[in-house]
Amino acid sequence: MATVRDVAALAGVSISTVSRALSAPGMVSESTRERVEQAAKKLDYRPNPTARGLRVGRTTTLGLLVPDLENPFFASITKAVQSRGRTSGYAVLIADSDEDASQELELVSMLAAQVDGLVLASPRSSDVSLLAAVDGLPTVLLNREVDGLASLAVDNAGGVRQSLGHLRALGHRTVAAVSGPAGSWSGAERRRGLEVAGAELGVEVVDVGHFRPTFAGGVAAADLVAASGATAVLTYNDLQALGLVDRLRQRGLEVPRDLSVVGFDDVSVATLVSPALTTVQIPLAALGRGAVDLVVEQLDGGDDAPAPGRRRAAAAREDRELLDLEDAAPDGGGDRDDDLSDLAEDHLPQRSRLSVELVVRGTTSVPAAVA
Amino acid sequence: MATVRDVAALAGVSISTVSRALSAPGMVSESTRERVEQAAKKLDYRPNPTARGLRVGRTTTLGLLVPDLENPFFASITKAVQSRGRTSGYAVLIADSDEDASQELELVSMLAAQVDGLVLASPRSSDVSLLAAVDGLPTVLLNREVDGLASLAVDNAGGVRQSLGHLRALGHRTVAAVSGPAGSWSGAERRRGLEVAGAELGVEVVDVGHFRPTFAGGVAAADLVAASGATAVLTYNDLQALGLVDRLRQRGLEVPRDLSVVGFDDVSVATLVSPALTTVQIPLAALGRGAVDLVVEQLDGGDDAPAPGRRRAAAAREDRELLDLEDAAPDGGGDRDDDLSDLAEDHLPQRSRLSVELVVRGTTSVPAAVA
DNA sequence: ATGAAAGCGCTAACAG
DNA sequence: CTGTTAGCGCTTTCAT
Repeated sequence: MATVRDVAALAGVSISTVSRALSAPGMVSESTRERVEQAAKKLDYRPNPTARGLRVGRTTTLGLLVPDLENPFFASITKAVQSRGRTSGYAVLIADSDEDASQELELVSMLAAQVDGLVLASPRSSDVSLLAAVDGLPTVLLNREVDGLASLAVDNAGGVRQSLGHLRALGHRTVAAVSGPAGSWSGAERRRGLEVAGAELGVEVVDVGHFRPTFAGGVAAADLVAASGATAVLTYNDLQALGLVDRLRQRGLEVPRDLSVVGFDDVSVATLVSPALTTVQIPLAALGRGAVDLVVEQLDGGDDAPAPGRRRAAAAREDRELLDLEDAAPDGGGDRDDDLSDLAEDHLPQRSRLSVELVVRGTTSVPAAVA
Repeated sequence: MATVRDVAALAGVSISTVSRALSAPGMVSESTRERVEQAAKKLDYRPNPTARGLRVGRTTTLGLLVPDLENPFFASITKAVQSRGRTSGYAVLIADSDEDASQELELVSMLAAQVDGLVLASPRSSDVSLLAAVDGLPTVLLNREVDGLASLAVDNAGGVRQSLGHLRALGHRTVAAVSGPAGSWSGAERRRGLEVAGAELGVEVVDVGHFRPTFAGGVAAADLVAASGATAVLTYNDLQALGLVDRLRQRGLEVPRDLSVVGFDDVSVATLVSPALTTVQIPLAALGRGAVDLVVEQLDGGDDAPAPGRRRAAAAREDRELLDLEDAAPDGGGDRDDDLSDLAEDHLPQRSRLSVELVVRGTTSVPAAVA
């Protein structure tokens, strides 16, 4: 690869002029800008991002952590994050934790070292572990809220409320609920939402327990649901709903004739099966885009301070020095200009919610007893 | 973040000793190694990958390009690549081209600047564009072969042969084939394989044209298939098969009663529908893993030369100098040691094939005319 | 076994 | 407007 030097030599200017001509075209004369550009093109020069990153303290890379890429929910989010990241000038590194909380933390730590910002989709780790792992890096949580971190979640309570309302309107009085993974934040939100909505609407909801957020999880839950006496069921996500329907069918129970089922997420497969799944639609692309925007906002918002990376480094070092009261002699670092007062964040990390919408398709109907 | 300097100061050694203690534990005394390690742990020191990357000429990052992350085929591959990459010590950057060839090339160029190696899944661009875009970077093609590039593909001909054999055994004499995107390499392979297998087995295959490799593509193809007079159909992939079945059903045609259909890929949704899809199973995880292994092999194979990145840079510069015959004065670069003779690759890039296996499920049966 | 110093490619002061 | 210089954090000669 050609370097600034090669271009400088060919254009007959200094390396700094090359750098300027390419990244701050307004700071050089028209004529030199053109000469530099031509030289650059001729040599097919591409600034080395690693070198730039080292110098500037920015990698222009975002990290994305997901629990399972094969889950279409996260595949869609990944796609959206990558797409939005690119238009915002960021490459994206992915990490798949395989639904494993301990791997998750390790992955976050690895990512943290080489990215400017983090998007953590449905992380399973504890609040404190998470906070520690991201280590002050601009971060956005998806489907999870943690004090001190920005987040973007969906209106889980609203989603289950709509589902329950729909079922109630059809005539269902007792509905089963299959929960997701035990540690799931949105699962907890949904359970809470279900309780109040159930009370309000006068429908009895019976929780059949925790199951993996997969097709297999739904299969596993099916028999419990069938035995619950409910005439309808709410699943943690669409994949579970699919598994549930499948197992029910094997047992000779027809959906929605014998049991109504409503999923959550509206991943694309929800419409690929028949009957198509009644489910709560989450704006997947908006979720992914929003996450990137929130990270970028933090990145740019911190721009009155130096570059974020260096900012953090300087602040951290200062903290240590303050604490230890050793190493009092200035060690030649010229970056002492940062002001401790701006350590106090005056705007809290943002928490946003996206609204969701029940979409009624083929898996819900009037209960047999009523019809 | 703490730096080598901080650690060195705390451990009372020089920065080079810190570097050694951490990356070449055998080169320092036991006692200092321990002191350094403790200091590092206390400061939570993590070597800055960017700085290391700049110095060493390796980013320990791989780039992965896919046409569509929402296609479960590529989601699975992505998952496998990420997983294997991690165990091999590489982070992975993803890029989704949205099935767009021009975006694809741009993405490859962007990736190329910041990774050590590339995995390109089912790229759509022309051979020469691809060759130019990867620019000598260790690369592995998935489901595509290009002279001069390593690749890992599946036995497409074998797959369609098995499918056709199965159908023939059931009694089908004329089967429709729906093709994938016009530029698809594996599509072309399958068509060729279909021709010879059709001739051999004595079944007439009628190509109904090119369709997108999606559910919608299958829907679009359905009517043509129905009108083709065929009693069975081979689709380009499972998503198409699903769309096809769905549209057929809407028209009152039942699968497999009225028409047998066999897909390709065996993505997980193939089993989530009913009837479950008869399809050609591709070992997705092995594909992803294999791709990473092939890249890593190239990376390590080139290790008798300096680091690959620097190697390329040096060689390229040398080439230019040789060509231009200018800039004759040594410019202070000490890295003139590389030998032009080793530019001649003596082992060709590897081409591998993974075998596939037809898995018969619910969408194929004896044709109505026979039964 | 350890330290001093050079330098990867780039950008950002700081002079002119 | 342009050139010179310093240095991001790290690894790696080259001395000792």
